[in-house]
Amino acid sequence: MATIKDIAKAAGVSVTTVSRALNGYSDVSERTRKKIKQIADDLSYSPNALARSLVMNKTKTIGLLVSGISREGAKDNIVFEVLTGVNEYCGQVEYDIVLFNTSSSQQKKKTYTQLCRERRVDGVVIQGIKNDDPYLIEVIESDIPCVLVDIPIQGDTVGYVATDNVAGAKEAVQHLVDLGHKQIGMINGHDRAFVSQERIQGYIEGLERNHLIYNKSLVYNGGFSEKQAEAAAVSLLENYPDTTAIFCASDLMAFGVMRGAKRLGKEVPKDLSIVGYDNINLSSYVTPSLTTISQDMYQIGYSAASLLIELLEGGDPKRSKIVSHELVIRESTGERNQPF
Amino acid sequence: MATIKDIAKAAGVSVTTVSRALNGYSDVSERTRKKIKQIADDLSYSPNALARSLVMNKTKTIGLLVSGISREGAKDNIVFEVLTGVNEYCGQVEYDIVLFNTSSSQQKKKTYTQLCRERRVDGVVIQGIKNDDPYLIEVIESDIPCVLVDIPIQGDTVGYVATDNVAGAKEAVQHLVDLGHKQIGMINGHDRAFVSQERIQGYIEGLERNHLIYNKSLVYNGGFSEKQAEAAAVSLLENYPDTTAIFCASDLMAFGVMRGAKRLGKEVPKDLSIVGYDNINLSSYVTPSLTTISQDMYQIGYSAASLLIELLEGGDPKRSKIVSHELVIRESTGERNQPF
DNA sequence: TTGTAAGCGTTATCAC
DNA sequence: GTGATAACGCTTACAA
Repeated sequence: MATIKDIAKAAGVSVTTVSRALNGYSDVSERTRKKIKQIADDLSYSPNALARSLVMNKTKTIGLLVSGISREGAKDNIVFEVLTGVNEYCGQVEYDIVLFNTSSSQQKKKTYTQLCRERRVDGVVIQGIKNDDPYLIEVIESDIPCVLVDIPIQGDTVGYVATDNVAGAKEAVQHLVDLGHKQIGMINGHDRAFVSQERIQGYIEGLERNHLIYNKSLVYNGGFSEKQAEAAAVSLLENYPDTTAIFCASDLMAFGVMRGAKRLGKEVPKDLSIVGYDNINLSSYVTPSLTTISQDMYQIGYSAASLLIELLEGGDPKRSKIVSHELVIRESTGERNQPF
Repeated sequence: MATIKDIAKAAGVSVTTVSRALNGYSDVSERTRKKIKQIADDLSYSPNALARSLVMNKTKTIGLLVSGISREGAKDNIVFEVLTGVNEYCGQVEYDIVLFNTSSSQQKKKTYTQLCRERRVDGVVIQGIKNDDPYLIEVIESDIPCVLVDIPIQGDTVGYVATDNVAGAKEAVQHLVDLGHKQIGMINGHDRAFVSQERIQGYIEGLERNHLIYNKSLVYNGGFSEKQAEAAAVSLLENYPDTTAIFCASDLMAFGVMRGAKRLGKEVPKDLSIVGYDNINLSSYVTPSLTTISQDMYQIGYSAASLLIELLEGGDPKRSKIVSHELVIRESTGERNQPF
């Protein structure tokens, strides 16, 4: 594989000149530049990014740390959409992405900082990390620039991009209230997710705004799992049969709730209205199709990447970005069945 | 950031010794090793993978070249599942993955070989590339080890992993024949996909095995797009109303066919049986749920990575792997409605 | 068991 | 405009 040394030899100039010619510096005569470029082409030269990064102390590479790159994570397309957005932006600014393997138990031995330092990534986008993940502390304390998805933490080298989950949840509840529902349950994710904290807050605010009392017992945790949510919904509906609507902190859990309702012989939306969160692909395909709060995860990924690159290249001093959300009304919600 | 030099200084030894101690060479006394490790820890040293790769001429990194990392590609989870499988295997053997950006028009200027060389990846997994993609020729000619997904090409440095698409298509057809169908149409992908070539071959063989005549006009191309497939299905069913079953080269297209059937007032499976291919996530959720040929894309990704690493580390001389498939019978297929 | 020194392919500094 | 030369952080003969 040809190096600048080879080119230098062939062109009868020094490596310095070759380097400058190839990198478009102005202080090299047009004639030598042409010659050098020609030779580089002839030798089908490719610069060695490794060597360059080593001396420049910059890799033009960002790490993508995702906890959902696992077999189960494939069900919703959230992780993938974020990745797609990140990928798209990075392509535009010619950054590369390296996938960090946190899933594998092998790698777990290495700390976040070690991971980043070894690979010498310039920065990191982090997604799907839990509140109590040890990585999180490291992230904040480390001096490696990073952008968090869905975790509102800022710092000198850390920014975030998220949606307004409080507002989203509020809108979901408002939609149900507008349909006449008075007893609205909730299946939340788990306490170790920021979004869960926000969504329940939005749920509460949504109720209170409408002078409905917030009853803690109507809220169950489904751990963002379809199965768990199904079980939770069954409990909820058995213990509080007057519940006519359930707000779920994820679409996947909403499917679980649908299944649970079916098991109890309840029809959606006639006997039970369901609102999800995320608007994953499946949601428009299931029957009945799911009313949900839509988040543009592609946009979130795209924004995360752009925020990170800004952070890296020291442009705009922004540290966070809120991506818009939207209530998508489909078939899983309907007017409350008025008992006569 | 601490380097081995710093450690050497602190420990009062040479860099050589540090290097050897940290890399577990035997020719260093237990006492110095302990001391060195201790100091490395104290300085929270991380090896610089860049420097190491540069001298070792090996990065322990593989490239992932996927053409479907785009917004539309998010609908089926195929790309993501492959990625997940690759990621899993790489995690186990401590390889990193860099995502190659082929989608972006910017990057398109660079050839495949340039991409790989610059980043100095040890090898590449390639997925979703079309027959006529200029990259494909490069791949075969280049000396960079690579593994192709779903494209049966082998060479000294190129292997592949795929499923037996001919057999899969045959089984799909057989299933329909067994249900009594005699006029079976097909919506294929497009000519630039190897899998399409194989699946139609399987379709033909499936028919012939059952002494049904193959009628070319019953086969339409849907370009792997839901919309196009819908249009194709409408044409097919209008022109050949006796068609009672359609075999589709992808699940996504099968959904298009379902929609087309609906538009024509045909009920699935009563009036029309549909078989898809891939078994994507959606398929079990739609109504009616889709009968399909299941491919384990995770396994394919996993195998691709393992094949590549084998190629790289020069173990087993295998160059290809066939992953098994399976007919999954759901609700979209049923017995042919016998006209009385 | 340990150290010296060369080298991986670049870019950067400074002199000419 | 161009060229020596050092430096980036590491591995690895070879020597001691």
